[in-house]
Amino acid sequence: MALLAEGGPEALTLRRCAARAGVSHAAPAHHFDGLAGLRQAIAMEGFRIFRETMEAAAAAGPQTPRARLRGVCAGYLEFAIRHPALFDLMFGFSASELPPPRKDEQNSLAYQTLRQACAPFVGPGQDPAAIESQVWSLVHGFATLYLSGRMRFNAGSAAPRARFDEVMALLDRIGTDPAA
Amino acid sequence: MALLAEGGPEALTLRRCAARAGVSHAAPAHHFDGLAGLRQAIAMEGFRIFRETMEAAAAAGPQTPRARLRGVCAGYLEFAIRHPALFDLMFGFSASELPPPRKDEQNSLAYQTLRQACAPFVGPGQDPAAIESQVWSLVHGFATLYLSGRMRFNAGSAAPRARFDEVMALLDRIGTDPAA
DNA sequence: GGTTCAGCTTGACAGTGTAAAGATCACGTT
DNA sequence: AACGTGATCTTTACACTGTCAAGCTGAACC
Repeated sequence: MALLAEGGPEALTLRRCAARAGVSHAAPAHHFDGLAGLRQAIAMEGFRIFRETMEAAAAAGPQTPRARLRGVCAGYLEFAIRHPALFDLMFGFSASELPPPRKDEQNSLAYQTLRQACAPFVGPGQDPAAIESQVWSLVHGFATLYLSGRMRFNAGSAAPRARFDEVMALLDRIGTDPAA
Repeated sequence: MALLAEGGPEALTLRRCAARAGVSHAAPAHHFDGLAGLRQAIAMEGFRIFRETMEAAAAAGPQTPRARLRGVCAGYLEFAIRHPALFDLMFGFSASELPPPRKDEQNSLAYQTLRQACAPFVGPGQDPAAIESQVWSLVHGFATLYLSGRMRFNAGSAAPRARFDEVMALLDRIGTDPAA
């Protein structure tokens, strides 16, 4: 993860990893069952931190459903900005090389955080995945585009927070209002 | 681009590219000034097709502002599904290796399409980038997450269209209603 | 005391991007 | 007409990568 943070996705190498750990060049490959396994293990740890960041951001504000949802989204963006290479790695697993989606993995746990934040807005008889997809698409799209340096404003390096709040305002009318 | 479509991002190699073209292994490197240049050139051509796909989808429906915006978004997703590896390549350029954003490049032209579709919803004195960011984040997030196989429904390989329409319904209340 | 096995090392191999040097050839200039 | 020039390509070489096979520990276990 240090290699990833220092030199971007290209810097994460089995051999460099071995050198930093002070072992032979083939040791990491044996441990993690190849480069794919190493990246998968790193992604899993990343999802743990990801979840912590979102939970912390949600706990920081008032505990109304809307504020919690806003907090989770803020934590989502905060993690992406703090660990850009790790974020790319975590969501860079293409559909081909998807790990077996076991229920208790960090991947699913991070999604649980988003799911719980969305739950108050799900109407009776409504599919929770509908609102979750709306929220997830919006926040993930913003984070991805911001990270890739494509949004106009980050030429001036101005705070992304204002634009982020504007975009997230789309969620103000979400679902049936849960009295908050 | 054929290599990309056949074998994913990993299959795009200077040497394989040279072999398919029937030239020596170093010829493509000279032409495109290294692997980064080749990928950049491919991305530019990708953005051209990207724009065409969006324009065609917008032209297919009725010509009201709302229908055109919906069409552009549908074209956005259609392109991502049809050329997943190319789509990843185009948006995979990290903030570090961003090409010089000249105004007349295909990259900007593709954004112009989205901008024009959003224009009718921008209120007087309002920053167009605000609504553009909302639309872009939403559709890009959905496309990215769908491509990575992370959305629940694509386990059943059901049509993503229904879920996509649900997500895009967030845009129904966008901006000041332009009499359509 | 013998076996097993995980952790690691060593050595090798194919594949990759990149750089330097030279070959060929069309083209323009004097 | 002769010369230079530059683009296009080839050849050769090098460093780096992931992966595999073989072998070496050393502790645990029956």
